Amino acid sequence: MDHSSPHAGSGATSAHDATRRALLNAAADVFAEVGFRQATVRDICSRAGANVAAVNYHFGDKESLYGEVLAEQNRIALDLHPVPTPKPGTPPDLRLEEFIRSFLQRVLSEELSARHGRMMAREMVEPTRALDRLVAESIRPTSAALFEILRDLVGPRASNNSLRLLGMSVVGQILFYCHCQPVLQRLFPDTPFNSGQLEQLTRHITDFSLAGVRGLQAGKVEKSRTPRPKRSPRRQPTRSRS
Amino acid sequence: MDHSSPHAGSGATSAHDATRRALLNAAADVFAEVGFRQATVRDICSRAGANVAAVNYHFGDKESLYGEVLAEQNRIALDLHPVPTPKPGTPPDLRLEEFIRSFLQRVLSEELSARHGRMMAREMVEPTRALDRLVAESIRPTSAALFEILRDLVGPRASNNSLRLLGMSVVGQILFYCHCQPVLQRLFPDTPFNSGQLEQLTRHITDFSLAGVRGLQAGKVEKSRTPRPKRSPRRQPTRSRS
DNA sequence: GACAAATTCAAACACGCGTTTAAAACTCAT
DNA sequence: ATGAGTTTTAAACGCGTGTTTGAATTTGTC
Repeated sequence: MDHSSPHAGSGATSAHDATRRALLNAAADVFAEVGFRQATVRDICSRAGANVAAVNYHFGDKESLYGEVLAEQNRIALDLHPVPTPKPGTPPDLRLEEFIRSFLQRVLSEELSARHGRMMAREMVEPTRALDRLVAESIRPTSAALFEILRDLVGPRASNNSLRLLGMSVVGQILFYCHCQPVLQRLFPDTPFNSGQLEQLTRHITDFSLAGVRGLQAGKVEKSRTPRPKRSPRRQPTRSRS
Repeated sequence: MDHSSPHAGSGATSAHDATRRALLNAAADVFAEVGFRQATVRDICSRAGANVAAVNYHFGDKESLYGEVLAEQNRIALDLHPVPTPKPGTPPDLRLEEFIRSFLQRVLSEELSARHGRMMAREMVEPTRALDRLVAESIRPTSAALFEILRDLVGPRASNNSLRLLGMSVVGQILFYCHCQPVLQRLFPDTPFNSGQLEQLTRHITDFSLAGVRGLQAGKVEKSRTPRPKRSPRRQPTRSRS
């Protein structure tokens, strides 16, 4: 009586689930292009050359399909460009560079059709229920790796809070190219910011961030007592000088 | 026969368009909360205490209402926290700080319910036809103001390309807090990154960016001939070539 | 107060969506 | 070849959507 629910496990049961694969591929394209809510299972099935009912038969419903697509794209991206695990002794600035490069590759690289990056961007701006899993499985470990690098970079005396701020400054620079592509195309129509510029972007963000981190560190050390020694003596939005 | 289309001009024709205002307010909330496509005119009208047909009567259709809401929120945000126009002679580092502060205020300040910031974020990740107007009226001028500051900061010899990269590094740090709020809440549940931390964020991003800009500048001057002198002797992302 | 115009209202329309259904087609060990 | 189990199919269901409609109501002016 039980249909043994063909859409339960994720184990590749046998050979003839070509439809399943076609659906996952088509769905990845559609979800990356228009997002979860705007995507239609009719479009997905049509691109996969399958019947409208295929999604429900193979995955249960649209949301489960989305969850599997998100997880798979995440796995593929991390597989192709893993968060680096450098050999012990690698200086932190090199490790930061490799962290930034792999991050950019994951979200922008067009061998992945930037599917992972676009889906992540959407998931951040208007989350679905899949975000929690994404945070747990991908974002949190990545963030931990970055904090480790930053701690080595600024020393063990840095507060958690300032470490977080540094991390956001690095990640913000990276994600910008992933979140703001439509605006960038309109602002600078003749200057693409895509995977072709990946190496240039890596170098820029690395250099900028290293300089930023070291500059802040120097400022901290230089004047650790007074709250805000340099410029703008009193915090007053419209005001005088140093 | 012609209804003289009451939704043509935007001039406040008389007093009793209270419905119009209520719709604009409710719509701003709804669009900011769930985005254009996910918003329903039934929800908007219900919150405004109006009939379902009110949107079509007063604005023509949902998309036109969205356009007016976007433009109005943009106007309000710029009105409350304008892009600073400092008096001549203000040193560029101070001007950068004020630019960053006003930007953060526009996008995060909760006197605006962060409506402008959330709508902008959505518009960037999945644009509607309203984005072109937004770029022309708001984003491009803001971007121009930033480039002016940056050029004063790094000197006139900087290439347009490197200036752009610097600008993105600054803006990326700012927009991060606007784009990634849901992730931040999950990563650091006990540490809010909202308008309460605005001044701290302003200081951090300013200091980080100034250090980044100056660091890059120093690097450029120091070794202007060899393409990549410092660390990482050979650029090797795992794969070959350019 | 009367009248024309502007505005509101309940109801309905047309359509696209995710999902269900039951029959048909296919697969494959026996 | 057969028949049970699996997969595909066409059709339909139920619902929510933006929008339209035509009558009722309100408003402004004389």
